[in-house]
Amino acid sequence: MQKETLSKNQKIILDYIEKVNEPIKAYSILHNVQKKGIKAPPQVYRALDKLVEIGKIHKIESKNAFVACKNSNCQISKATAFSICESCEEVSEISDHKLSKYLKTFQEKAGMKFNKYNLEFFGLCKKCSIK
Amino acid sequence: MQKETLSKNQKIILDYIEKVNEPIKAYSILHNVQKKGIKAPPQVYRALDKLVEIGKIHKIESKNAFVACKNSNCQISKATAFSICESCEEVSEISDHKLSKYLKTFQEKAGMKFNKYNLEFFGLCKKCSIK
DNA sequence: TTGTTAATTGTTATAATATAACATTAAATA
DNA sequence: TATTTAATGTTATATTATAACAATTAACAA
Repeated sequence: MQKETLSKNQKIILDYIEKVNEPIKAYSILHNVQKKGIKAPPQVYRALDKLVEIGKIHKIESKNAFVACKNSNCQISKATAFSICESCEEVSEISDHKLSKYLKTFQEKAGMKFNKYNLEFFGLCKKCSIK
Repeated sequence: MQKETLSKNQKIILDYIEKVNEPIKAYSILHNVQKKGIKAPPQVYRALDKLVEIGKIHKIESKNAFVACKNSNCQISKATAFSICESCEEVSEISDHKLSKYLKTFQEKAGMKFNKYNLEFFGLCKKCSIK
């Protein structure tokens, strides 16, 4: 799904998330797109749901925040991994090929039919480690 | 930390979570322990925070639910992995040694000092696959 | 082009999840 | 036993998310 096929509100919200370039919360998004005519939470959550569904953004579950996908720009994201600094709150998307390959293998061994996973690492980023 | 060293409310809430044996939400816990004298959300959330901290329970982030730890009974849990059935909502804790070893190695390679991770797989469990 | 269906939007209200703040009590320990 | 740390009780409120329904727009088959 290309950006051009997104609806008006979806585009407004994706543009904003891409612009801020860090995880952002739904009500913060709402606050920041009100000048564009988006007035109520359901308008934001609907767009977020859709954008997550098509892989344009991810939800950082441990933070109830949303961030633009950095990996591929037009592919449903079934495999997400993030590192989260517990000090400065910085979040980066991890796209380690070996990791996703390993997790895929793991899925195949298990008794379940998996179709998605999310991995969140917590710790101290480089900058905060040396403080 | 042993169960005996838990406070009154912590014990009540851990007992309840262990009894139900599936992920349960904070307000559902509250509802079910009111007969034991726990009356308000902060009492529940405080106990939950502590129990998570000492590894007696885990939070399933994608569901805002809490579940008793199945792995070791008295150890801080820094490495959690769950499989979640998208149909029947069943959640199981995964304790695959190779997986945790792999993720540990992965941590060491990365630029961050990790101290915790949480992995959530989504899919269909055996029962729901054959329906 | 029109009629029909599906998707999206706008809107109000409210549900569900979680914490702030502060007074009180109990437990641990110097 | 004095002190301080942890836990509790309580009220209020903040934060996150969805229900419900009417109105509008887009997609597309007849």
